[in-house]
Amino acid sequence: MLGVWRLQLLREISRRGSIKAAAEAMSISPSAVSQQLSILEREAGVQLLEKTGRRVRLTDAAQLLVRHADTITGAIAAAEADLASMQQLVTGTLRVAAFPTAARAILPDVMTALSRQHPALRVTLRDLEAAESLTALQMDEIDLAIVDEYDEPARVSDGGLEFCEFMRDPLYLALSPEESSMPGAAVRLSDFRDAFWIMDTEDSHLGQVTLRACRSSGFEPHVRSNCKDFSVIIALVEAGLGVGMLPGLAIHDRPVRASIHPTDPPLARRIASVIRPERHSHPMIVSALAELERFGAAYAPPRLLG
Amino acid sequence: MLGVWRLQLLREISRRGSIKAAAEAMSISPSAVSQQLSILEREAGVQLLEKTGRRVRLTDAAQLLVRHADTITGAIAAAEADLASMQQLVTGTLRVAAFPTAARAILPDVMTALSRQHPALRVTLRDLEAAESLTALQMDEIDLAIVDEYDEPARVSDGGLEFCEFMRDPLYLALSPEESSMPGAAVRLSDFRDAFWIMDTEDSHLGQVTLRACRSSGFEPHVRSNCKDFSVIIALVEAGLGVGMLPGLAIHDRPVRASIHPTDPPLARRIASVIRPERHSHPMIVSALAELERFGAAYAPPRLLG
DNA sequence: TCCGTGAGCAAGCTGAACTTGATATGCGTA
DNA sequence: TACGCATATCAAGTTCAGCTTGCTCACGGA
Repeated sequence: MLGVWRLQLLREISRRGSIKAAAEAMSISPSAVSQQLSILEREAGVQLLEKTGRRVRLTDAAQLLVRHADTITGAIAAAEADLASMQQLVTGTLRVAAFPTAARAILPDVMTALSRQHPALRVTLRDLEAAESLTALQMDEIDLAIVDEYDEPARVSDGGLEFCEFMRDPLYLALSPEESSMPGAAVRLSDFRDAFWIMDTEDSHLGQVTLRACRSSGFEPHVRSNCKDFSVIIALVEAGLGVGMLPGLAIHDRPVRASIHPTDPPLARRIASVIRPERHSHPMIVSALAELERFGAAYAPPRLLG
Repeated sequence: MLGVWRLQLLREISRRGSIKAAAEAMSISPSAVSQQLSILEREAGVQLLEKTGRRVRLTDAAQLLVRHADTITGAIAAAEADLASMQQLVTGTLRVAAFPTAARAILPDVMTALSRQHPALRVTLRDLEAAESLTALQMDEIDLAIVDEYDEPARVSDGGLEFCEFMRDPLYLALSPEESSMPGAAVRLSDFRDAFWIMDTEDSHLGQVTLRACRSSGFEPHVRSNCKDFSVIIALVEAGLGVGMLPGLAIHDRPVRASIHPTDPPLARRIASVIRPERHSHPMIVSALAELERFGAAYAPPRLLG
């Protein structure tokens, strides 16, 4: 019978693209992987790897096997999740990745709540941009990804992953304190057609959305600077150098001197949790998602300082 | 991670009901099974077996695991089948069980054809009644079952098995040569309301069907004897001791002195192949089923000797 | 041409999983 | 009640799958 361990090694080679990388991922020596794969070739009766340069490529048969290996591994994971959910045991290590703002504004709360409720649970956090965390999830390097989405309606499932939007984060226009007449009042973007704009980087989602919103309000913004870090944007706005869009989480629980205004029409980004579907009922995942939901429900738009 | 081998041992205990039986099925010592299961309990973190008398019973958690083990094993088998079908290799051992008449009348042809086409294929045959061969199939003791069905329309799937009717076998009324006026002509059962009947055993399907057919023709047959073996029935009929129903296969390619008549309305049993669905595309299975279909298509009603 | 990098082979080591033989316990029976 | 049989389990020893280490080979970039 086909060895499951060998199949998983093949799977890892397919994911990472080389024997060496697969070996590192499984924390064994490259030689061991190579040996296991030649055994797997004997078991399967087909050639699975072919050399291409100094690396290896998967044959068609191997890719077929990888798909099967995925379902087999998924089935085993499902069994484990079922088992854990049956005994209601929240144990183990939950590996979370979140985009930087969430990592700062959401996760501290959630992580402390989780470890208070479940002392046996270890939570680790990495900050990754949405796209990165999705690939990390598929690589099985993390268990839970927190991603932000600006554009289309929430995907229920993408690349075999399970999305769940647990909060919306409004986007605000930040003005310098002097510039603001009615602190906290909603403003039209078109009123700022002549202002200088402090933008997120152009390749970022927020930058794109801002640009698009301005254009659909009928003007092309005068961009004074593109900065990746929200705190830089805040500083520039506070210094009176221009106006800028900021997501609520960026100013959540952090007093700013800038004047914060909702837009009319309102803009928001969606914030979602992403998991592997076979872990859906794992108690570790269940309680983490519940805690995120709780955070999302309790999340009030930031205090609007004048 | 849960060990797949251990899960399969648990599965086998669930099927066979005791550690000893599971050990025999996997051809290892009972002690090894016991040890593996205590390891599996550690891995799962739950008690899986509880002693009941001198045997063991599966806990709820264990039964949950067995279901998962089934899907995992199925996935592995599917991978192997896919692999084999990809390389079009008809190799290995095909374990067939068939009911006795089929084992005599169908399988010799089919087996010789198969081993002529695929010299690397080994075919083993057991004769089992339909019900027995289905449980054997579920126990994974055989790969292919040939069953006969008298009553309801062909089941597409039952107990997770895949049925495929590949031929119908007409039922004939056998008369003593003297008794017959028009050899080979269809007869009405009601014309034999006063005859003595040589029946299959009452608990057999054929016996049931015969009895029912007589009753729906409006009479209760005078049963002279109940015999399990068709050749005994033939002998009794030829001796002029009564009339009897016989399936076509029982007299196929074997000249009988008895006079054989189709019935009006015609009666028939259905003959089906049964496999495990995950093996559906295994080339061994594919070619065996094809060969059965071929036999079914070529199967002519037996020569009707006057 | 040289050097770094990745795959694969050979030899030896470790531990998982098996066997054998002994022990405990439930069940039927003399 | 005592005995024998059947089943599970424990303890100790054995085997071999799968790992590591150290080497070789082949490719590709400086």
